[in-house]
Formats: sequence, structure tokens, C-alpha cells
Amino acid sequence: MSYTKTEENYLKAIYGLESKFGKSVSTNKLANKLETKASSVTDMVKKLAKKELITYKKYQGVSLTKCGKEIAINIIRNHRIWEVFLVEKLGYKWDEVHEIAEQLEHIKSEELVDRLDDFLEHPSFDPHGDPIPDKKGNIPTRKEAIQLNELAIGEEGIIVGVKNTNNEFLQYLEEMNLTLGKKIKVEKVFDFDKSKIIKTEKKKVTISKEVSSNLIIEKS
Amino acid sequence: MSYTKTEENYLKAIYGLESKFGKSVSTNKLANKLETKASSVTDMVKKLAKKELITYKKYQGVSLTKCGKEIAINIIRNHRIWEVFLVEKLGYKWDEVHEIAEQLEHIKSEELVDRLDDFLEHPSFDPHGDPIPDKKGNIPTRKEAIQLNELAIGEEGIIVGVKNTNNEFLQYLEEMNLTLGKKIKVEKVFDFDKSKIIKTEKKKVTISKEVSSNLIIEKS
DNA sequence: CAATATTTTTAGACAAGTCTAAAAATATAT
DNA sequence: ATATATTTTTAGACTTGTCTAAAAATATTG
Repeated sequence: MSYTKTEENYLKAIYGLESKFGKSVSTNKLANKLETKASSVTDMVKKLAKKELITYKKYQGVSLTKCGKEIAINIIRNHRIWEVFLVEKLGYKWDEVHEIAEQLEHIKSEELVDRLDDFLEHPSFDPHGDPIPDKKGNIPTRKEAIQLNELAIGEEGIIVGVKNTNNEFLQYLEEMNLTLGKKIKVEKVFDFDKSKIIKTEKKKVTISKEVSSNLIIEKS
Repeated sequence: MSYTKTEENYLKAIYGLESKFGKSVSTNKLANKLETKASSVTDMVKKLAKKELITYKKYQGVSLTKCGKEIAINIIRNHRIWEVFLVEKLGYKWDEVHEIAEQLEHIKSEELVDRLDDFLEHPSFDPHGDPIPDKKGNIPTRKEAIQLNELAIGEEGIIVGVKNTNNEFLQYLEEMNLTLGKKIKVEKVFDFDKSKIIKTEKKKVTISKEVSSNLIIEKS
């Protein structure tokens, strides 16, 4: 069985909201995420429910079935593997690849992404530090990934991910040299606004609470 | 301006039929090539004409405008560059890549194919020996590409292309070891059916007139 | 709890691309 | 040149995914 691009995007969006909020996903949240209208969502959601990819009760929101979840995870796998390809092989910057990967993730071929995965030597994390599910849907984990927020003064770590993949944010990080793999140390925390001074390899920078709550760190 | 996958496929099909038959392309030929109905073609053709991608007069068939031709050639460029990638980098066989390239050719990104082209070091011909147009639409030519048909007894050449990309044909060639780049020599021609004995690097094989008229050879 | 606000669903419409069946134009054959 | 066959176009309908506007259900608030 194969699904339309739209169906796949709905499943992916539901998966994202489900894992972010834990409970069943409301029509409005979905409409917002997919940049469409609530009425369109209602229509689509009925179709997905009939195909048993989600469970849906009127006015109660939706959640993925086992099958729907598998499909969603597979799309995410495709997306992230393509992102690795674009950055590692074609020399894109990590903030340039999202929209193209949104297209490539829907290419219909079991084999293609597997071969790409071989070619890239089975990466576990994409250029934003997000985990790449394997063929069976298993999602790799980091040992002790925490928000930079939770790192105390004097502690060190490596940037392994971002929570927000907004373009402006990624460009900001690029500018500040706070990119994946960079080693950092918390020098100082200002109590009044929770902003921090961070020491990177080259220099010290001050970042807001906003920024530090969106950076994922592996303690070291 | 950007076009739908369907529009692009119509333009590509018109381009193909135009260069094959030389004259304006009939509704039925197009319907046949696109595996759709003549009535659907009429509808679509009106739309493309309104967008000035083709010229169309009722009952007289269509032909591409300059603009339509540019778009068609660009899609072909995309297709062939992706095919090179699939074969050279992901290890596909040349007879396995067509359908996937049909999808990849429609990915919307000027930059992507250019970067891919860089990555592949600007190939001039795809895995079937077909020329890859450059960014401006220039199509590379071979020096003296002829049909194996036209090669006389005793003459030698290198296989540089196929006229027919039918899967069974490609698999047959694979089996016979008559793949791109292989050096061959005409040993004998049987007058009664124009079948030939061909010497390859390893062995001698007999091929029909059918086969030899579908192989493109560069004399040497 | 009743009144108001918000969310969700329904109903009806639209665009893209396709189809069938029938009509119109063109081509072929006697 | 007239009759027949073929090709092409038209007309009307269907599907997918979307929309607006209005109705129904749920949530919130005094």
C-alpha cells in the first residue's frame, strides 16, 4: 500500500504533535501545523481513520495507530537520511536542507533510501542532531542529552542537537559558531533573565534563555 | 514560475515525440505516450497553450514554444543527472533507475541538480548513453555515433548508447555483456536475416538485426 | 448553572486532472 | 465524391484536497 504526499504529511504532523504533547492531537493544532484550515483537517482525518492509520472520535482529536506510526516514522527516516546526504555530499549548510528534504522524503522507493543509507554509512543522527530511525523503526538515543538550560556553571558539553529548526535560529547559531559538535562550557548565568555566558573554542558569547533552552547538549 | 508534475510530464512527452517524428504532435500520440485518454490530453493541451508553453490549433496537434522546450530540456537534464547518481553512487544497475528518476526529476530546486552535477563531476552522458543537457540547454554530441547496423564486417567500436530503454532489452544486454563502454568487433553478418556475430572482450555472441539496430556505437 | 467564547464539524463550492459517451472534424476508401 | 472510419473535441461527471460560511458541540466564565 502506498499513500499520497498529503496523507504522509498528515501522519508526520500527527506524529510530531503526539510526541510533543503526549495526548491526542486536536484538529486546530493539526491545522496550524499543516498551515491549512480546520475544516480541511476534519475531512482528511476521516479518510485516514477509514484507512485505519489513525483513530478519530468526533470532537476528541486523533492519534496514530500502530500502522500509522510506522508510516510516519518511515517518512521521518527518509527525511533525515536525505538531509545527511544534502549536507555531507552536496555541501549544503544545515539550515538550507529542510524544504528540499520535505520533497525528497516522499519519493516512492523502499530500496532508494536503504541504498542511500548504505552510501552514507548508516548515520544515526541528522545534521540537526535528530535521531534517524532504522528500517524497523527503532530510534537511536543519546546517553545524556539535556537542554543547555540544565547545565550548571562550570559544566561542559558538546552541542548535539537543536529543538527548534527555524531558519532564523539556525542562521543565528551559525553566526555565533554554536554548531553541531562544538564543545562549550557555561561560564556564568545571569539570574535576572537566565541569560548565560558560554565559552566556545574560540571565544565567549552571551546567549538568551530562549537560545539555551533550544540547544541539546551531551554532557562531558 | 513553477509547473506541476503533470505539466512537466506533458512537456517532456511532447519534446520526445517532436524530436522523434519531426512534426507537430498529435493528441492520440500524446495520449498513448502518457498512458491517458485523448480527451484528457485535449484539456491539458489547452492549459499549456494558454500558458504559452506550446502552440495548439484544434485538430492540428501541438508543438513546444521556446519556453516550453527549455522546461522540457531541463526536466530531461534532471532525469539524466539523477540516473548517473543512482548508478554511479548508489550502485543501481542501468535498467533499474528509470522509474525512480521519473520521480526525482520533478523535485523543485534549481540548486539541487547543479550541486548534484558538481558532485558527479559534470557527466556528459547518462548510464544509457543519452546526452545530458547543460544548464543552458546545450546538448552534447558524440563524434561519430552510429547504429551497430551500419558497422561493416571487421570494423570495431565502443557501445555508447541504446535506442530502446525497454527493461527487457536492457536486461538482455546485461546478460550478453553488451553494456556501455564495451568494445566490440563485427565478425560476420548473415545476409538472410541481417543477424551478426559480434566479438566482445570475452566471447563471441550472435545478435539479431533488431538488437543491432538499437545499439549506438562510436567507431574506433 | 446559564451565557458566552472557542473549537470542531457540516454543507456546499472550487481547482486540477482524469474519465466516459457523444458530437464534430478530418482522413480514407470505394 | 460520397460513405465510412478514425481522430479529436465537447459536455458532463468523478476524485483529491482545499476553502468559506454556518451549525453543532465543547469549554470557559461569571
